[in-house]
Amino acid sequence: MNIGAAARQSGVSAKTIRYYESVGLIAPADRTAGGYRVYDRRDVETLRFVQQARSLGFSVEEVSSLLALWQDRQRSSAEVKALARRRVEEIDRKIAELTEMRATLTHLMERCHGDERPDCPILTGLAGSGKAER
Amino acid sequence: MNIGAAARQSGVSAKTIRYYESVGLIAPADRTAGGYRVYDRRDVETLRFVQQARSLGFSVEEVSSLLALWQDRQRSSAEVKALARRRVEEIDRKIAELTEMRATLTHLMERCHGDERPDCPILTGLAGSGKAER
DNA sequence: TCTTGACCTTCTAATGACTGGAAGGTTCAC
DNA sequence: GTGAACCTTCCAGTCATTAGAAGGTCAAGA
Repeated sequence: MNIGAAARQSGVSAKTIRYYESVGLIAPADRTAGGYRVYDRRDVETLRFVQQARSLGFSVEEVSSLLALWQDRQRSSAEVKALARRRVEEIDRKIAELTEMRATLTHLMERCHGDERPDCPILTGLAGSGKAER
Repeated sequence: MNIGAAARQSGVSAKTIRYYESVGLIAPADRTAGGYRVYDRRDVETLRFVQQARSLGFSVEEVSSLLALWQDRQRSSAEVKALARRRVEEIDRKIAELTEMRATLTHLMERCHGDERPDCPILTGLAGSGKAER
C-alpha cells in the first residue's frame, strides 16, 4: 500500500510518516519502481504503536526506545515499566506546575472586579516583585 | 544600566531581553555611544511584569496584550479578567489531558510485572487498536 | 493513446520561545 | 595600555511537526 493508505490506517499523517523516517524513528520504507513508498500490515502496526505512545506524551526519542523494546523478544518488562514510570513522574510534575499556575491566576481573578473600572489586581499582581503575591 | 544588570534585576536573561525586543514585545532600548543598550528602573519593572506573566503560561502574544492593558490607564478590568479566564480554561484543558494520559499509563503499568520476564502489557497496550485498551 | 485527477516525490521554510555560539567591538579598573 | 568582563550582531539549533511549492507517477475513463 501507498503512504496515504498507511496514513489512513495508522492515524499518522503521510507527512509525519516521512518525518519519522527522516529522523530514523522508523526504518526507510521499500520503494516501487516509480519511487513511491510501500507499506504492509506490519508497518501500519508499528505506526499505530508509535502514534499511541506519542499520544501518551512519550517523546520521539522515548518512542524509539519503546519501539526497540517492543521489537526485542528478549527484553525484560522492567525496562519498559521504568520508562513508563519516568513518564508518569513527568506528567505529575507538569500537572503540579499547571495547578499552581491555576491557583495563582484564580486568586488574582477573585480580587478583580472585571467591570468598567480600570483598577485590576491581576495586573498589579503581575507587576509585583517577581513571584506572584499570594 | 547595561543589559546584564537589567537581566539580573528582572530575572529575564540578556539573550531573552534582546529576543523580546526583536519580536516587538518590548520597545527598543536606548543606546550608548558605543551601541550598548541602556535600561532604567521602569524597564526592569516592565521586564518583571513580562517574566511573571510568562511564568503563568501566557504566550508572548498574550503578554503583549497584557502589557498594553497594563500601560493603558483607561483600560477596563473586564478585559484583563477575560484574558485571565481564557488562560485558566486552557490550563484546565491541559490538566485534563495529562490526567487522562496518567490514568492510561498507570493502568497499563499495574498489569506489568516489571521483572525479568519479557511479557509486558504496556507494550501490548501500546500496540493495541489505536486507543489504549481500558 | 491521451488526459485528468488523485496521489506521490523532494525540498525549503515556518511554527514558539528561546538558547548556543562565533566573531568582533566597548568599557573600565589596574 | 592591557586584560577581563561585558556588550554587539548574526546564524543555527531545539522539538515535532505542518505548509506549501514544484514536479513526477499512476489508474481509469474518453
